[in-house]
Amino acid sequence: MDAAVAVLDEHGVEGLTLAAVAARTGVATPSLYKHVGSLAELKAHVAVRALDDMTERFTKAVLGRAGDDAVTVLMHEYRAYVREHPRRYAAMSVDPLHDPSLREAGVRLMEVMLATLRGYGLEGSDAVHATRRLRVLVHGFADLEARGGFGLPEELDDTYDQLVRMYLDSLGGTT
Amino acid sequence: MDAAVAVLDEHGVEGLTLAAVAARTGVATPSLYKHVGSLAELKAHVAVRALDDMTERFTKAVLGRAGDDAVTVLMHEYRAYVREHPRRYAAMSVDPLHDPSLREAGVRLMEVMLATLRGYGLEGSDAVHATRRLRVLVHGFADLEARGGFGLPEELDDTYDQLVRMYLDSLGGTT
DNA sequence: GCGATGAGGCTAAGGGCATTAGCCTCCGGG
DNA sequence: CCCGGAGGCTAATGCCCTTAGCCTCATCGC
Repeated sequence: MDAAVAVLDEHGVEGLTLAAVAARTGVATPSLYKHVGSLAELKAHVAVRALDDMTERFTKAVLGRAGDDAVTVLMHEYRAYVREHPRRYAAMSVDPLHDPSLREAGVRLMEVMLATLRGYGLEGSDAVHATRRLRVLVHGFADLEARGGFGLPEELDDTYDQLVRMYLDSLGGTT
Repeated sequence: MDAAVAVLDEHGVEGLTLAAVAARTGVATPSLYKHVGSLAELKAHVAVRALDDMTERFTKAVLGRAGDDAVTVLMHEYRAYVREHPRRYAAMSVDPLHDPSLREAGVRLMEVMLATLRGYGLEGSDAVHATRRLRVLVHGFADLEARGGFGLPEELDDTYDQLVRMYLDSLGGTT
């Protein structure tokens, strides 16, 4: 599993192949089937691990903070994670959430976001919408940045700051 | 090329294979190499075509409109396109913009967005930032929706409306 | 009218990869 | 002492991309 993540980080999602993992671990390819059911399952496991990594990291970052401060930190941590592991993030996004375990990991991550928004007094569907808006922002930016979708890298920090401010404004307005 | 798009729409990006295109067009697989250099090149062509489709469609939709009206229509058209051709959109996003032609098509699409923002009096880097924010929003939402990243489909329209309003607020405020 | 030429097809073949089947070994508990 | 399973291995199959080499037929220059 560790080897799989390493291969992914080095060669991207298309390079994440059972043959490559086998080579790195020094076993024959078919031997991997004693540990994992298929290539698809391996990818799902890797995605779950990455998702949980993010969840843990964001949880720590947000602990002891609240309101705009917490949201700002969360958004910056999200971007930081994706910059550190761009291929991992890209691989994560590839598969629709077929896998139930993957879906669960996604829910865990979302709950951190939802909790971060506690304190804004959002109830029911308002909270859902706010969380979705947040996901859209951080994922949209991270995805574009990770695959080099922005032309000039300069000033990207400014763009991100504007996104953070835009989101905060959408939350409370006067808060 | 038409066949390639059809295969993509039906079977997704993983099903877009030279063998499948060959079968659909009724020729042997190697014959395709008389028309396209490689599978990667085929995918790039398809992506360019889709990108240009979007550009054309959005251009038409925005013609004769300005300000918040134009932006709102553009955002809704973007979402509509992705809903109509989710696999196509997913395939488009996969490849980093290695291909120069793909990059050009992307620039064309971005220019429509940029032009739509004309009238807000944005100069230089302000315009760049505003365009980027717009891309982040529409791509983030579309990508999540296309791959089923949202839990419950209900109320998604409301979420999108909020995103549109949030973006408009970030543009002018009082406009 | 006619011959060259090139576009577009084909078969054969090779290499990479995932996956399955069947076998072997070695270790740990009855 | 035995035996059962975890974890490896080789062999083999099938799909796919890709290359090489050959064929045909329309079209264009002469």
